[in-house]
Amino acid sequence: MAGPVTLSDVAREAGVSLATASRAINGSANRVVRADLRERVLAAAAKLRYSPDANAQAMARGRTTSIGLVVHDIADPFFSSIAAGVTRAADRAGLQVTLTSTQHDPSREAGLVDLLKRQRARAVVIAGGRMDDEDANADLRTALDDYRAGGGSVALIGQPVLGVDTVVVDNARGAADLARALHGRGYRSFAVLGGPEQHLTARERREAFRDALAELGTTIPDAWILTGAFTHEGGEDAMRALLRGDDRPQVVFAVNDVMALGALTAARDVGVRVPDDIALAGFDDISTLRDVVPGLTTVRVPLVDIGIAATELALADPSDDVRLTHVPTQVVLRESTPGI
Amino acid sequence: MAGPVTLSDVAREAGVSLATASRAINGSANRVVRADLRERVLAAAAKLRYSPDANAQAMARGRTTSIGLVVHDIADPFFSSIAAGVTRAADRAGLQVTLTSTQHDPSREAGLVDLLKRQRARAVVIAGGRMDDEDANADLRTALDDYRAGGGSVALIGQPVLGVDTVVVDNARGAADLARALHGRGYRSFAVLGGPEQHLTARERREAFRDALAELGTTIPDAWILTGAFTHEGGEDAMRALLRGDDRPQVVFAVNDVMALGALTAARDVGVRVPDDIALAGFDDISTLRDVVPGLTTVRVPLVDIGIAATELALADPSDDVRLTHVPTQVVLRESTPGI
DNA sequence: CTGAGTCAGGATACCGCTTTCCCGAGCGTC
DNA sequence: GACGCTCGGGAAAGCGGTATCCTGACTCAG
Repeated sequence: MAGPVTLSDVAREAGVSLATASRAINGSANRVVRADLRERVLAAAAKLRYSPDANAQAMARGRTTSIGLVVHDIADPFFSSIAAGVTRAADRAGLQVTLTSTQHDPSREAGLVDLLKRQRARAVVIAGGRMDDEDANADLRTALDDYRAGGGSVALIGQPVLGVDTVVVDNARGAADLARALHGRGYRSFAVLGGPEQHLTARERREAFRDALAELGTTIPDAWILTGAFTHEGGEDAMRALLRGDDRPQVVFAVNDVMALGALTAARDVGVRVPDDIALAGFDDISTLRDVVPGLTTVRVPLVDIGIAATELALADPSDDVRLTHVPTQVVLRESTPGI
Repeated sequence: MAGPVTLSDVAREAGVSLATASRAINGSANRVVRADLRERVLAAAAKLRYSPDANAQAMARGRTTSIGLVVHDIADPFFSSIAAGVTRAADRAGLQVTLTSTQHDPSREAGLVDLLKRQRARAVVIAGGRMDDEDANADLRTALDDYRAGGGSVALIGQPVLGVDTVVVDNARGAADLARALHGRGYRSFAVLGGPEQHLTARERREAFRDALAELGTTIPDAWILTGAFTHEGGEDAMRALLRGDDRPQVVFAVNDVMALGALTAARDVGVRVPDDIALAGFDDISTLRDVVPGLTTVRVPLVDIGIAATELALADPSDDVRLTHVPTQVVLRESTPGI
């Protein structure tokens, strides 16, 4: 694999010892190499097109330059935006990011963390909300403990349920704000496409939305709080089910944008127009969707910044207590909820 | 970084030699470990929660288990879809993917390849079309030659201009098909938001579209072939410029979906409705956009499959001649071009 | 009963680098 | 002018594994 040119080759070419070559190229701490020797070494390295073996360096130094990222699906704009933040922050810190994906299976997270532990990744960032599934969480927790015992550090994006540093999205606040904003636009009957029962992010959004409305005196009937997958298809199915009913709410709140999009498809399929026949809101403010027509009312979550924040958290000096970075959300009203 | 538990610890715990422990855990080739010993070793490993150091293994074995991916922007759905394909294929092959991003600066590609070379990545996949920029291409070419001299293999996604295995998207065919389809729907005056002058993918789409129309007897005036960035903003700016003119085409073809979206924004800003006032088509069929309203006419490019194909190409046995994998594209007509 | 083969463990030589540790050389000092 | 320093180069010891080589125990055949 190595273009057989090693540091020894460079040293020989330059007529110096291996140690000197290493010091010249790396600029070792508290050790100076005479200028002419350094020149010779650098010249030799350039001539031979030497490139240090990062694995060997990692091994010798006892630490790598890579950070791991765990997502559920990199093609999902939610995760890819976070990934953009992570790569940017890693880049700034001179690190590489190893991308791993569960392919939508949360139970694989623990295995991926183990994998990243083998790589001795310096830090790992786990994106995507937690589930209320003690088994899976327990697995992940041991994997993480294990990883941290080995000197790695971790940052989570989602709910602070694993005892590690976490970037917490203020889902409840966002959902409540959205509820109030919609109420303010005159809507009085609501349905929620609520995602998976156990999905904590979905749950937070769902419940905060309902509670905020309740405070305003508007109750969402249980039948209009639907569960389903956190995906496009999940939104589509739930919307279809909803529209099969005799009655119909004025607004549908899908707990994420991708689901909202699925809902849009379902509505269109059965000839229900958005927003004329029914209004629709999502959550996340996926940037690719910002300019679609009708503009989707949603709650902005600064995903790229979250990726950056998580990376910085993971890279920060280890601390004894669990650190939480809260990120605010912001309601964005668009044409999909024009009001009554 | 290492949870100090090493293979030696396991060997000691199990009361066997380092070599035996290694063989028991790895199942070395043409070498058998007696069953009871292997059990002992495995038990010791489990007890100590041993996890092999991938770096050390890579070093000893002389090859890593990582493959590199170079994208321009992972948040762009074009690249994230490809990345999904790459991770999937890598996963199947038991490899990890190291994600690197140029952050939109093509001249950084060469540097990223160098970086991946240091990591001794087994293969690298470079996503995103080439530019007609001999300097940048030359840099990249030397970086790649260098990398391959070191035993790595490479696959490119885009134009086969670098003398390496390439997954070639049939842009010209797709654009021509689109042109014919639109002509078939009765449109006779066209404008093209053509992306960067030197961007080969943009150029292929632009020129094939124009040429196909020419064959049908419809000429696009030069003033209506606009250049600009390959981004949302690029599409927006170009569309704005276009709409400032006195005259207006019946259809606007943006050479990718993200630009088309930008164009949509621009149109909406100045009060021009799509498709009532002007029709719009894109290219790529970004999956997140499949259900937006109005549905965007576009050309489907199987991005995930392309990522898979590129990975497989990069991982295939090295061959002397340059291999090209052609992937077809398919026109998808939607409401944004209802026809005249 | 002996010599030629297996067979499977253990010792050990790397892999490519970083980082002690050791040392000789040049220097300032009283 | 001998002594204690600092300075910088080189030898060598790892880092955590893998793979080669060696060796003793057994098997099997003549």
